[in-house]
Amino acid sequence: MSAWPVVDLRLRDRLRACGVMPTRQRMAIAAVLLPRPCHMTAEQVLQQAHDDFPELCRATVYSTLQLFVRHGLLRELPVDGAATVYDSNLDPHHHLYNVDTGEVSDLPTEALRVLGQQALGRALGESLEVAAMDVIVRVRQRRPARATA
Amino acid sequence: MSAWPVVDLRLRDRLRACGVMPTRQRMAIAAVLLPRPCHMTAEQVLQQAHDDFPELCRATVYSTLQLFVRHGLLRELPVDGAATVYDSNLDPHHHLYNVDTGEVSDLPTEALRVLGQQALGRALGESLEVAAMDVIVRVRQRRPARATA
DNA sequence: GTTATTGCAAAGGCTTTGCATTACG
DNA sequence: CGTAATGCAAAGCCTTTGCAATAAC
Repeated sequence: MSAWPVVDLRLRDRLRACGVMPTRQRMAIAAVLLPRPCHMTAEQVLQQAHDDFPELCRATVYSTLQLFVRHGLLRELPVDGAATVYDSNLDPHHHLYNVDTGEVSDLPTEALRVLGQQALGRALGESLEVAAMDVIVRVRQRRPARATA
Repeated sequence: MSAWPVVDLRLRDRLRACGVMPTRQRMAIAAVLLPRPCHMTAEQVLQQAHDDFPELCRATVYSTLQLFVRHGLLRELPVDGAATVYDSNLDPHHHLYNVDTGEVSDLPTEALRVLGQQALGRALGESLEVAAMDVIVRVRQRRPARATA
């Protein structure tokens, strides 16, 4: 019963502060994602969390990631591609998506300035509101010529 | 052999101009998507195209949509959600995504201005280039209070 | 003890693949 | 005729679901 992994108390408090009960599974997942800004799919989270928590189940990872998003601990990124990417960087920022490798990286807010958000919000009327705005710059390996498919 | 649907010659020429051989299946799909700006999933395209081409197969729709994207006839939208959304509006513009209904709508370029693209392109170096930039404003029904899950 | 969380395995949705068949140049 | 495109059905991947077992308060 004392074979508990060393846990980050600050992480535990952070989950509690967001209204998420810090179970062992959730702590293991939080320990993978939350300590530093990163972008990961559910599968990647599962693999890394497995090191500290071998019994951790895939379905638990999926539902926990959704829980974290609902409670403001993570962001879901609409990069296209099969798997959903979760972002632990909660500061406002944009994204670079490498279409060749699938790699996602952060772009500081200052790199791109988006004008007109406030006017847009007002233009939506009283029934709609802006939930989020995503700016994704898709980049690819520069290629001299293009092959036909 | 003469039971051919009436086809838009301009559409046929447009496919040819893009290097896409205008087969009957492709014409049926093009007729659904290309005449006017719209956002559709593969399944929606299949259903509509079925009216003019009942034998049209699902797999053909999927591969044709990809073909159209590769040849610049369609854009793929990274709205998150199960199904890929294709956009037949090729002019530069942004998108509004209603997270409650899944509905996608166009936002004129002027509605939001993104500054810094050129500098960003230069900052990528010589190995990478910008393939596309997507700005997606996620909107939702305005709700007075928020439920906890 | 009662409620919330987890594991497991099965099902679900969207998309791709392989191969035989058909249409096209 | 040879190449490209299509249909069909099966498999693939990512994700969700239902329910019994477990853990938390």
